[in-house]
Amino acid sequence: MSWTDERVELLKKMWGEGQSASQIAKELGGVTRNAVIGKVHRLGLSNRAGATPAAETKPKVEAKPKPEPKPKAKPAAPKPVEAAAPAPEPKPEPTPAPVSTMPARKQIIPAGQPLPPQPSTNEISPEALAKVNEVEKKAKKLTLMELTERTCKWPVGDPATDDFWFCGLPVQQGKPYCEAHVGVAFQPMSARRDRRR
DNA sequence: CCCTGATTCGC
DNA sequence: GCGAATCAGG
Repeated sequence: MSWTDERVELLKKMWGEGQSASQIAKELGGVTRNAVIGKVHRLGLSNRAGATPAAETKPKVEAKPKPEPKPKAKPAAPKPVEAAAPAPEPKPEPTPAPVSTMPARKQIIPAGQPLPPQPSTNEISPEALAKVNEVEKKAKKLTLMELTERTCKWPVGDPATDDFWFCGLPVQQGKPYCEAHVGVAFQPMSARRDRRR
């Protein structure tokens, strides 16, 4: 594969959007993330402008045994990091049912802000729920930044509280959640359709 | 171990 | 110009 205009365009676009090199490489196909990074540098658009997505962009311009001084004078671009949607990619999800299954054992007073509508836990198979509660015990409890493409992104707890984290267990192939959470997130389109219409 | 980007350097 | 190998780090 070569860097055709289109491919470069996509590269620029995605890089601008904060997509990681590996994601871009995956998208483009036929190239590795190294190729992408190499190209990015050659194109001179190393420094990402925009926002710090879920990936990483750290000022780790540290000392490296490099005999070549680099005239790297670039205007510092202050950017308000928006703490918004963690998902840079809109992924179609059948029945996203991120339910914070909070055992009533903790009466935390939420910050009092409107939480996203949370589908009731009914309509979900008891087995699945049991499984979830089971799993949440050994969840890795990752923070937003620690999520990757293969860590379960199931939110647990109240975001307004310290008692909030993401499952973090290995996701099911292609899904954003681990097996257990996929079970409650993706309903078979009708856990029990209105038999008879 | 998973991942990230950065650099080097032979091609 | 290209990108694998390597490096540095989370």
